[in-house]
Amino acid sequence: MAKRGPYGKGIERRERILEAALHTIAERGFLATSVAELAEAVGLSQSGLLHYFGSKEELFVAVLRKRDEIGALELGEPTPEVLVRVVRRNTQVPGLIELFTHMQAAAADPHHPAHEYMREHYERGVARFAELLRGMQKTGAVPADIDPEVMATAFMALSDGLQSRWLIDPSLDMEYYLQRCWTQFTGQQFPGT
Amino acid sequence: MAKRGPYGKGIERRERILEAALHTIAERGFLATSVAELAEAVGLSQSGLLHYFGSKEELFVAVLRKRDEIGALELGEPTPEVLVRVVRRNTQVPGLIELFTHMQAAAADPHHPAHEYMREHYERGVARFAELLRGMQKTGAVPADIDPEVMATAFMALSDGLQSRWLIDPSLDMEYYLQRCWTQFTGQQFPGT
DNA sequence: GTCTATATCTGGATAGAC
DNA sequence: GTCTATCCAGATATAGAC
Repeated sequence: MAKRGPYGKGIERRERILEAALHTIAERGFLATSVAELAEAVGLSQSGLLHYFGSKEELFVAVLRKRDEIGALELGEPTPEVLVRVVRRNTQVPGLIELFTHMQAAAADPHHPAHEYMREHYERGVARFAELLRGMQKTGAVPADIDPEVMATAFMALSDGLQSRWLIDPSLDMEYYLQRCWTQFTGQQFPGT
Repeated sequence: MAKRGPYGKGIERRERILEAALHTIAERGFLATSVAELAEAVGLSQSGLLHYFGSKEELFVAVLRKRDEIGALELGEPTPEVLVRVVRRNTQVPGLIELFTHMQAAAADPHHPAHEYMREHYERGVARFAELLRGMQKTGAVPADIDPEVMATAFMALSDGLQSRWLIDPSLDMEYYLQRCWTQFTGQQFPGT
């Protein structure tokens, strides 16, 4: 994916900015992170940083996209345990969940850059998860009478809700609830348990 | 609950401010509402309003508490359909869901006034819902092998997640998902269907 | 492209008079 | 308790040097 010629350098730079921002936000949290701090972390001035993203909100949305991109690579092929792995990974970086939750709230405004992102995020997420479920139905790991789209939508909403609450009360064991719900929902043991 | 003597007037006033704020936020949304506008709606100056609540954030949390209070009166005795009734009522006032979602995100900070509110909100909500489920288990409307606390926690998270997503995509039919999940989870028809 | 510097705007917070 | 007036922080925009 390396670029040549014009813009190549700018694109590289942009990527490095996003990685640094990801790191900073993961570490210090969203609320405690201003554009000026992100700029400092990557060795740019505030206006220098904004040159690449136009606005703070667009920068944050770009960070979310970058995180999805990295996450997709890390997680590899979709398997049943992806659900739990995603949650487990997320609990390592509360700052990013915080970012996501704030952007989710901000996305209610159709003109906010996070709006489009969130729509894509859910569409993609439900489609992938439903596909996984369909595969599992073929092997009997999930009952055939379950509607994959309904279950996928429900579990994404459930994960979101658990994450928001976990941010407020970190003693909440998200994995536990996810697995219990899976079992109850499908009537089958959670795969890999 | 009418008060006499000192402070009575102030408390009355505070209540009227909250009702007005509830109305304004429900109508125009959270993002579009500044303290100055809330003050105007109730015929006060900005600083006059802040005198009662100290800060914008505390005012918003007070609005949330007021809404819970009114909601509790409206909904009356807890019955199974409360779940759906709450959701149905909330879709009438997207501005308040927006407020809730923003406060939920802000509550990640332990020093934010919404933090304590949210903890109480969930504790109370789960306790009530679990109590309702226990009652239903006695009549057989819910299988006895379900852990009421787990199911209550899961359904609150599910509702939150669906609401956040509905704000972004209002075509999402929250009632439908809630009912499907209830059926799948309990193996019983949703009460009143 | 990227910097420094500055101007402007908005919204929330605060001080002190009445 | 309420107002007026002021202040301050943060975001954005722009000018112009390098």
